[in-house]
Amino acid sequence: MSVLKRYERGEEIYAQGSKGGRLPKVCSGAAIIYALLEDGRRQIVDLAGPGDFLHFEFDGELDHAAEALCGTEIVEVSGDSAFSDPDLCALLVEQMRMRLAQERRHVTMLGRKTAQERLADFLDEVARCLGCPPGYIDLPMTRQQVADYTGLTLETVSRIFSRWSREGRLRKIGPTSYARGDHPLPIAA
Amino acid sequence: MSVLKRYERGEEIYAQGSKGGRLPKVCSGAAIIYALLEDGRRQIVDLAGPGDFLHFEFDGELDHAAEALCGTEIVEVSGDSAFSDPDLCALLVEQMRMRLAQERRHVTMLGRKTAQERLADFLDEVARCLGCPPGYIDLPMTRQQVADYTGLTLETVSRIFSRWSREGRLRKIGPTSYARGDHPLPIAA
DNA sequence: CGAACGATTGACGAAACTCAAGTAGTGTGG
DNA sequence: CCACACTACTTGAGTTTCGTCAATCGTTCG
Repeated sequence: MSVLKRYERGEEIYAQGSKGGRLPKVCSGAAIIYALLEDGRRQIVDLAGPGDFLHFEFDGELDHAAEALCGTEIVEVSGDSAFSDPDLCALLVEQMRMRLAQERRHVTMLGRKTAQERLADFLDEVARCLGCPPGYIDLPMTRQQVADYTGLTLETVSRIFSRWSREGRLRKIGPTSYARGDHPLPIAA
Repeated sequence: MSVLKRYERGEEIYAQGSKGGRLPKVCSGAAIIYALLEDGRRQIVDLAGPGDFLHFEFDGELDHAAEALCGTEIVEVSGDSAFSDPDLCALLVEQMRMRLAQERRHVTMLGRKTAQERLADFLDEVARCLGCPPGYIDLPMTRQQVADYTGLTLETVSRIFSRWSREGRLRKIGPTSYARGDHPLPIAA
Protein backbone atom coordinates (compact mmCIF):
# COMPACT_ATOMS: atom_id res chain seq x y z
CA MET A 1 0.00 0.00 0.00
CA SER A 2 1.38 3.38 -0.85
CA VAL A 3 0.12 6.87 -0.13
CA LEU A 4 0.67 9.87 -2.40
CA LYS A 5 0.75 13.34 -0.88
CA ARG A 6 1.41 16.75 -2.34
CA TYR A 7 3.29 19.59 -0.64
CA GLU A 8 3.65 23.21 -1.75
CA ARG A 9 6.75 25.38 -1.68
CA GLY A 10 7.98 25.92 1.86
CA GLU A 11 5.71 23.29 3.33
CA GLU A 12 7.17 20.95 5.92
CA ILE A 13 7.10 17.29 4.90
CA TYR A 14 8.13 16.08 8.33
CA ALA A 15 9.64 17.67 11.41
CA GLN A 16 12.89 17.00 13.24
CA GLY A 17 12.10 14.65 16.11
CA SER A 18 9.07 13.07 14.48
CA LYS A 19 8.80 9.32 14.09
CA GLY A 20 9.92 7.32 11.06
CA GLY A 21 7.58 4.73 9.59
CA ARG A 22 6.89 4.45 5.91
CA LEU A 23 9.73 5.69 3.74
CA PRO A 24 8.99 8.91 1.84
CA LYS A 25 10.17 9.07 -1.76
CA VAL A 26 10.05 12.08 -4.08
CA CYS A 27 7.88 11.45 -7.17
CA SER A 28 8.06 14.92 -8.62
CA GLY A 29 9.44 18.23 -7.41
CA ALA A 30 12.28 18.64 -4.95
CA ALA A 31 12.90 18.76 -1.22
CA ILE A 32 15.59 19.80 1.20
CA ILE A 33 16.61 17.83 4.27
CA TYR A 34 18.00 19.88 7.12
CA ALA A 35 19.02 19.88 10.76
CA LEU A 36 18.32 22.67 13.23
CA LEU A 37 20.56 23.50 16.17
CA GLU A 38 19.01 24.72 19.42
CA ASP A 39 20.14 28.29 18.79
CA GLY A 40 18.50 28.42 15.37
CA ARG A 41 21.46 27.73 13.13
CA ARG A 42 20.38 25.56 10.25
CA GLN A 43 22.30 23.18 8.01
CA ILE A 44 20.77 21.67 4.89
CA VAL A 45 22.27 18.20 4.72
CA ASP A 46 20.79 16.95 1.47
CA LEU A 47 18.79 17.73 -1.65
CA ALA A 48 16.28 15.23 -2.97
CA GLY A 49 14.85 15.12 -6.47
CA PRO A 50 12.55 12.68 -8.25
CA GLY A 51 13.34 9.09 -7.29
CA ASP A 52 15.19 9.99 -4.09
CA PHE A 53 14.16 8.71 -0.68
CA LEU A 54 14.13 11.29 2.12
CA HIS A 55 15.08 8.92 4.90
CA PHE A 56 15.34 5.21 5.72
CA GLU A 57 14.03 5.19 9.26
CA PHE A 58 11.41 2.47 9.78
CA ASP A 59 10.92 2.97 13.46
CA GLY A 60 13.33 5.39 15.03
CA GLU A 61 13.10 9.11 15.65
CA LEU A 62 14.16 11.41 12.83
CA ASP A 63 17.11 13.68 13.55
CA HIS A 64 16.32 16.01 10.67
CA ALA A 65 13.39 17.72 8.95
CA ALA A 66 12.29 17.86 5.33
CA GLU A 67 10.65 20.69 3.39
CA ALA A 68 9.38 21.05 -0.18
CA LEU A 69 11.29 23.45 -2.45
CA CYS A 70 8.40 23.66 -4.91
CA GLY A 71 5.20 21.76 -5.57
CA THR A 72 6.28 18.24 -4.70
CA GLU A 73 4.62 14.83 -4.70
CA ILE A 74 5.77 12.34 -2.12
CA VAL A 75 4.91 8.65 -2.12
CA GLU A 76 5.33 6.74 1.11
CA VAL A 77 6.70 3.25 0.67
CA SER A 78 5.86 0.67 3.27
CA GLY A 79 8.96 -1.05 4.56
CA ASP A 80 7.15 -3.97 6.17
CA SER A 81 8.33 -6.58 3.73
CA ALA A 82 11.60 -4.89 2.87
CA PHE A 83 14.00 -7.55 4.00
CA SER A 84 12.13 -10.50 2.56
CA ASP A 85 11.75 -8.85 -0.83
CA PRO A 86 15.12 -9.02 -2.62
CA ASP A 87 14.16 -6.39 -5.18
CA LEU A 88 13.04 -3.83 -2.62
CA CYS A 89 16.08 -4.63 -0.55
CA ALA A 90 18.40 -4.04 -3.49
CA LEU A 91 16.65 -0.76 -4.24
CA LEU A 92 17.07 0.41 -0.67
CA VAL A 93 20.74 -0.47 -0.53
CA GLU A 94 21.37 1.20 -3.87
CA GLN A 95 19.54 4.35 -2.77
CA MET A 96 21.32 4.49 0.56
CA ARG A 97 24.68 4.08 -1.13
CA MET A 98 23.94 7.08 -3.34
CA ARG A 99 22.86 9.24 -0.41
CA LEU A 100 25.93 8.18 1.55
CA ALA A 101 28.26 9.05 -1.34
CA GLN A 102 26.57 12.42 -1.67
CA GLU A 103 26.93 13.17 2.04
CA ARG A 104 30.60 12.31 1.85
CA ARG A 105 31.11 14.71 -1.04
CA HIS A 106 29.19 17.28 0.99
CA VAL A 107 31.50 16.74 3.97
CA THR A 108 34.54 17.19 1.76
CA MET A 109 33.11 20.34 0.28
CA LEU A 110 32.33 21.87 3.68
CA GLY A 111 35.53 20.81 5.35
CA ARG A 112 38.09 21.68 2.71
CA LYS A 113 36.77 24.05 0.07
CA THR A 114 36.58 27.82 -0.28
CA ALA A 115 33.34 29.76 -0.64
CA GLN A 116 33.67 29.89 -4.43
CA GLU A 117 34.41 26.20 -4.74
CA ARG A 118 31.47 25.35 -2.49
CA LEU A 119 29.09 27.34 -4.66
CA ALA A 120 30.44 25.83 -7.87
CA ASP A 121 30.02 22.35 -6.39
CA PHE A 122 26.58 23.29 -5.14
CA LEU A 123 25.39 24.38 -8.58
CA ASP A 124 26.63 21.11 -10.05
CA GLU A 125 24.86 19.21 -7.33
CA VAL A 126 21.58 21.05 -7.88
CA ALA A 127 21.76 20.52 -11.63
CA ARG A 128 22.41 16.81 -11.18
CA CYS A 129 19.82 16.37 -8.47
CA LEU A 130 17.00 18.20 -10.23
CA GLY A 131 17.90 16.93 -13.68
CA CYS A 132 18.67 20.21 -15.42
CA PRO A 133 19.93 20.22 -19.03
CA PRO A 134 23.68 20.91 -19.34
CA GLY A 135 24.52 24.58 -19.02
CA TYR A 136 21.22 25.51 -17.39
CA ILE A 137 20.36 25.48 -13.74
CA ASP A 138 16.94 25.71 -12.19
CA LEU A 139 17.50 27.01 -8.68
CA PRO A 140 14.25 27.16 -6.70
CA MET A 141 16.05 28.24 -3.54
CA THR A 142 16.54 31.49 -1.66
CA ARG A 143 19.99 32.87 -0.92
CA GLN A 144 19.47 31.80 2.68
CA GLN A 145 18.80 28.21 1.62
CA VAL A 146 21.87 28.18 -0.61
CA ALA A 147 23.86 29.52 2.34
CA ASP A 148 22.46 26.83 4.62
CA TYR A 149 23.54 24.16 2.16
CA THR A 150 27.04 25.53 1.60
CA GLY A 151 27.79 26.54 5.18
CA LEU A 152 28.09 30.22 4.25
CA THR A 153 26.02 33.34 4.94
CA LEU A 154 23.47 34.70 2.53
CA GLU A 155 25.59 37.81 2.01
CA THR A 156 28.59 35.77 0.92
CA VAL A 157 26.41 33.77 -1.48
CA SER A 158 24.96 36.97 -2.92
CA ARG A 159 28.36 38.59 -3.34
CA ILE A 160 29.82 35.62 -5.19
CA PHE A 161 26.81 35.21 -7.48
CA SER A 162 26.99 38.93 -8.25
CA ARG A 163 30.67 38.66 -9.01
CA TRP A 164 30.12 35.70 -11.31
CA SER A 165 27.43 37.66 -13.13
CA ARG A 166 29.79 40.60 -13.64
CA GLU A 167 32.49 38.24 -14.86
CA GLY A 168 30.16 36.54 -17.34
CA ARG A 169 30.27 33.18 -15.63
CA LEU A 170 26.60 33.01 -14.71
CA ARG A 171 23.57 34.69 -16.24
CA LYS A 172 20.13 35.03 -14.68
CA ILE A 173 17.55 34.05 -17.28
CA GLY A 174 14.42 33.76 -15.17
CA PRO A 175 13.13 34.09 -11.61
CA THR A 176 14.71 30.79 -10.64
CA SER A 177 16.87 29.92 -13.63
CA TYR A 178 20.45 30.58 -14.49
CA ALA A 179 22.72 29.78 -17.41
CA ARG A 180 26.43 29.18 -17.23
CA GLY A 181 28.30 31.90 -19.02
CA ASP A 182 31.26 31.72 -21.37
CA HIS A 183 33.81 31.80 -18.59
CA PRO A 184 33.82 28.64 -16.50
CA LEU A 185 33.06 28.63 -12.82
CA PRO A 186 36.25 28.50 -10.80
CA ILE A 187 37.38 25.01 -9.87
CA ALA A 188 34.06 23.21 -10.23
CA ALA A 189 34.43 19.58 -9.18
CA MET B 1 33.67 -17.17 2.72
CA SER B 2 35.33 -14.40 4.63
CA VAL B 3 38.93 -13.21 4.72
CA LEU B 4 40.60 -11.69 7.77
CA LYS B 5 43.45 -9.25 7.26
CA ARG B 6 45.51 -7.21 9.65
CA TYR B 7 46.81 -3.68 9.03
CA GLU B 8 49.26 -1.66 11.10
CA ARG B 9 49.06 2.00 12.04
CA GLY B 10 49.19 4.21 8.98
CA GLU B 11 48.72 1.35 6.55
CA GLU B 12 46.34 1.87 3.65
CA ILE B 13 43.40 -0.53 3.63
CA TYR B 14 42.28 0.51 0.19
CA ALA B 15 43.01 3.41 -2.14
CA GLN B 16 40.74 6.03 -3.62
CA GLY B 17 39.79 4.86 -7.10
CA SER B 18 40.18 1.16 -6.37
CA LYS B 19 37.37 -1.25 -7.02
CA GLY B 20 34.72 -2.33 -4.53
CA GLY B 21 33.95 -6.03 -4.14
CA ARG B 22 33.65 -7.69 -0.80
CA LEU B 23 32.58 -5.37 1.99
CA PRO B 24 35.30 -4.64 4.57
CA LYS B 25 34.23 -4.58 8.20
CA VAL B 26 36.34 -3.60 11.20
CA CYS B 27 36.76 -6.47 13.71
CA SER B 28 39.18 -4.74 16.04
CA GLY B 29 41.07 -1.49 15.96
CA ALA B 30 39.98 1.61 14.08
CA ALA B 31 40.18 3.16 10.64
CA ILE B 32 39.67 6.51 8.96
CA ILE B 33 37.91 7.01 5.65
CA TYR B 34 39.04 10.01 3.66
CA ALA B 35 38.91 11.77 0.31
CA LEU B 36 41.84 13.47 -1.37
CA LEU B 37 41.50 16.47 -3.67
CA GLU B 38 43.82 16.83 -6.65
CA ASP B 39 45.83 19.57 -4.94
CA GLY B 40 46.48 17.46 -1.85
CA ARG B 41 43.82 18.78 0.49
CA ARG B 42 42.42 15.93 2.52
CA GLN B 43 39.10 15.48 4.27
CA ILE B 44 38.44 12.60 6.63
CA VAL B 45 34.79 11.74 6.07
CA ASP B 46 34.30 9.01 8.64
CA LEU B 47 35.70 7.08 11.55
CA ALA B 48 35.13 3.34 11.80
CA GLY B 49 35.46 1.24 14.93
CA PRO B 50 34.72 -2.42 15.68
CA GLY B 51 31.58 -3.58 13.89
CA ASP B 52 31.56 -0.79 11.33
CA PHE B 53 31.65 -1.39 7.60
CA LEU B 54 34.06 0.79 5.62
CA HIS B 55 31.97 0.93 2.45
CA PHE B 56 29.05 -0.74 0.70
CA GLU B 57 30.31 -0.83 -2.86
CA PHE B 58 29.87 -4.27 -4.41
CA ASP B 59 31.07 -3.40 -7.86
CA GLY B 60 31.67 0.29 -8.40
CA GLU B 61 34.79 2.37 -8.01
CA LEU B 62 35.55 3.75 -4.56
CA ASP B 63 35.61 7.54 -4.24
CA HIS B 64 37.53 7.46 -0.99
CA ALA B 65 40.42 5.69 0.72
CA ALA B 66 40.73 3.95 4.08
CA GLU B 67 43.68 3.74 6.46
CA ALA B 68 44.25 2.01 9.79
CA LEU B 69 44.65 4.24 12.86
CA CYS B 70 46.26 1.46 14.88
CA GLY B 71 46.66 -2.28 14.59
CA THR B 72 43.38 -3.21 12.95
CA GLU B 73 41.73 -6.43 11.83
CA ILE B 74 39.43 -6.27 8.83
CA VAL B 75 37.08 -9.03 7.72
CA GLU B 76 35.75 -8.92 4.18
CA VAL B 77 32.14 -9.96 3.86
CA SER B 78 30.99 -11.38 0.58
CA GLY B 79 27.91 -9.59 -0.69
CA ASP B 80 26.97 -12.21 -3.27
CA SER B 81 23.89 -13.42 -1.51
CA ALA B 82 23.09 -10.14 0.22
CA PHE B 83 19.70 -9.48 -1.27
CA SER B 84 18.35 -13.00 -0.94
CA ASP B 85 19.41 -13.25 2.69
CA PRO B 86 16.97 -11.23 4.81
CA ASP B 87 19.28 -11.18 7.83
CA LEU B 88 22.29 -9.91 5.93
CA CYS B 89 20.10 -7.42 4.15
CA ALA B 90 18.73 -6.07 7.42
CA LEU B 91 22.27 -5.79 8.78
CA LEU B 92 23.40 -3.83 5.76
CA VAL B 93 20.48 -1.44 5.87
CA GLU B 94 20.96 -0.89 9.59
CA GLN B 95 24.68 -0.24 9.13
CA MET B 96 24.13 2.12 6.23
CA ARG B 97 21.53 4.05 8.18
CA MET B 98 24.02 4.59 11.00
CA ARG B 99 26.77 5.75 8.63
CA LEU B 100 24.31 8.07 6.90
CA ALA B 101 23.18 9.60 10.18
CA GLN B 102 26.79 10.11 11.18
CA GLU B 103 27.66 11.81 7.88
CA ARG B 104 24.70 14.13 8.32
CA ARG B 105 25.89 15.10 11.79
CA HIS B 106 29.33 15.62 10.29
CA VAL B 107 27.90 17.91 7.60
CA THR B 108 26.07 19.93 10.25
CA MET B 109 29.22 20.21 12.30
CA LEU B 110 31.35 21.37 9.37
CA GLY B 111 28.79 23.74 7.93
CA ARG B 112 27.55 25.51 11.01
CA LYS B 113 29.84 25.10 14.00
CA THR B 114 32.83 27.00 15.32
CA ALA B 115 36.27 25.48 15.74
CA GLN B 116 35.67 24.79 19.44
CA GLU B 117 32.32 23.20 18.84
CA ARG B 118 33.76 21.02 16.09
CA LEU B 119 36.49 19.73 18.36
CA ALA B 120 34.06 19.06 21.20
CA ASP B 121 31.80 17.14 18.80
CA PHE B 122 34.81 15.34 17.41
CA LEU B 123 35.94 14.12 20.82
CA ASP B 124 32.44 12.82 21.52
CA GLU B 125 32.40 11.08 18.17
CA VAL B 126 35.78 9.44 18.76
CA ALA B 127 34.76 8.29 22.22
CA ARG B 128 31.53 6.80 20.88
CA CYS B 129 33.13 5.25 17.84
CA LEU B 130 36.07 3.65 19.63
CA GLY B 131 34.07 2.72 22.70
CA CYS B 132 35.92 4.71 25.35
CA PRO B 133 34.67 4.71 28.96
CA PRO B 134 32.85 7.93 29.96
CA GLY B 135 35.24 10.77 30.73
CA TYR B 136 38.19 9.17 28.99
CA ILE B 137 39.19 9.45 25.38
CA ASP B 138 41.67 7.34 23.51
CA LEU B 139 42.81 9.44 20.59
CA PRO B 140 45.17 7.52 18.30
CA MET B 141 45.34 10.37 15.81
CA THR B 142 47.81 13.12 14.96
CA ARG B 143 46.86 16.78 15.06
CA GLN B 144 46.82 16.73 11.27
CA GLN B 145 44.30 13.89 11.25
CA VAL B 146 42.11 15.66 13.77
CA ALA B 147 42.32 18.76 11.57
CA ASP B 148 41.39 16.76 8.48
CA TYR B 149 38.32 15.43 10.27
CA THR B 150 37.17 18.77 11.65
CA GLY B 151 37.97 20.87 8.59
CA LEU B 152 40.52 22.96 10.50
CA THR B 153 44.30 23.33 10.39
CA LEU B 154 46.61 21.47 12.71
CA GLU B 155 47.66 24.77 14.31
CA THR B 156 44.08 25.63 15.21
CA VAL B 157 43.56 22.16 16.70
CA SER B 158 46.75 22.48 18.72
CA ARG B 159 45.86 25.93 20.01
CA ILE B 160 42.40 24.86 21.18
CA PHE B 161 43.63 21.68 22.86
CA SER B 162 46.32 23.76 24.61
CA ARG B 163 43.74 26.26 25.77
CA TRP B 164 41.47 23.52 27.09
CA SER B 165 44.42 22.07 28.99
CA ARG B 166 45.19 25.44 30.58
CA GLU B 167 41.52 25.86 31.47
CA GLY B 168 41.31 22.42 33.06
CA ARG B 169 38.84 21.05 30.55
CA LEU B 170 41.09 18.34 29.15
CA ARG B 171 44.07 16.52 30.63
CA LYS B 172 46.65 14.46 28.80
CA ILE B 173 47.11 11.20 30.68
CA GLY B 174 49.10 9.19 28.17
CA PRO B 175 50.61 9.29 24.69
CA THR B 176 47.20 8.92 23.10
CA SER B 177 44.81 9.29 26.00
CA TYR B 178 43.01 12.24 27.48
CA ALA B 179 40.61 12.76 30.36
CA ARG B 180 37.89 15.34 30.50
CA GLY B 181 38.62 17.89 33.21
CA ASP B 182 36.33 19.43 35.79
CA HIS B 183 35.19 22.21 33.49
CA PRO B 184 32.99 20.97 30.66
CA LEU B 185 33.95 21.33 27.03
CA PRO B 186 32.15 24.29 25.48
CA ILE B 187 28.88 23.42 23.81
CA ALA B 188 29.46 19.73 23.22
CA ALA B 189 26.56 18.22 21.28
C1' DC C 1 0.15 52.36 -2.90
C1' DG C 2 2.55 50.23 0.59
C1' DA C 3 3.86 46.25 3.17
C1' DA C 4 6.64 42.25 3.15
C1' DC C 5 10.19 39.62 1.56
C1' DG C 6 14.28 38.64 -0.76
C1' DA C 7 18.53 40.37 -2.79
C1' DT C 8 22.43 43.50 -3.14
C1' DT C 9 26.16 46.25 -1.53
C1' DG C 10 29.31 48.57 1.69
C1' DA C 11 32.13 49.21 5.94
C1' DC C 12 34.05 46.95 9.51
C1' DG C 13 35.50 43.14 12.59
C1' DA C 14 36.70 38.58 14.04
C1' DA C 15 37.81 33.75 13.53
C1' DA C 16 40.75 30.95 11.51
C1' DC C 17 44.75 30.39 8.18
C1' DT C 18 49.66 30.99 6.77
C1' DC C 19 54.26 31.32 7.64
C1' DA C 20 57.85 30.73 10.67
C1' DA C 21 60.46 29.53 14.69
C1' DG C 22 61.19 26.76 18.37
C1' DT C 23 60.14 22.66 21.65
C1' DA C 24 59.07 18.02 23.04
C1' DG C 25 59.02 13.25 22.32
C1' DT C 26 60.74 8.84 20.08
C1' DG C 27 63.64 5.83 17.98
C1' DT C 28 68.44 4.68 16.13
C1' DG C 29 73.12 4.04 15.97
C1' DG C 30 77.60 4.78 17.96
C1' DC D 1 74.05 5.95 27.80
C1' DC D 2 74.33 9.73 24.88
C1' DA D 3 74.11 12.14 20.37
C1' DC D 4 71.37 12.51 16.36
C1' DA D 5 67.74 12.68 13.39
C1' DC D 6 62.99 12.71 12.67
C1' DT D 7 58.46 13.57 13.53
C1' DA D 8 54.87 15.60 15.99
C1' DC D 9 53.49 19.41 18.51
C1' DT D 10 53.37 24.23 20.29
C1' DT D 11 53.39 29.09 19.98
C1' DG D 12 53.73 33.73 17.92
C1' DA D 13 53.00 37.47 14.35
C1' DG D 14 50.69 38.95 10.52
C1' DT D 15 47.23 38.18 6.86
C1' DT D 16 43.02 36.66 4.61
C1' DT D 17 38.58 35.20 4.09
C1' DC D 18 34.40 35.31 5.45
C1' DG D 19 30.89 36.94 8.91
C1' DT D 20 28.26 40.86 11.08
C1' DC D 21 25.70 44.87 10.93
C1' DA D 22 23.32 48.11 8.38
C1' DA D 23 21.39 50.61 4.55
C1' DT D 24 19.27 50.33 0.12
C1' DC D 25 16.94 48.35 -3.81
C1' DG D 26 13.69 45.44 -6.41
C1' DT D 27 9.50 42.44 -6.77
C1' DT D 28 5.42 40.62 -5.65
C1' DC D 29 1.01 40.70 -3.82
C1' DG D 30 -2.77 42.26 -1.31
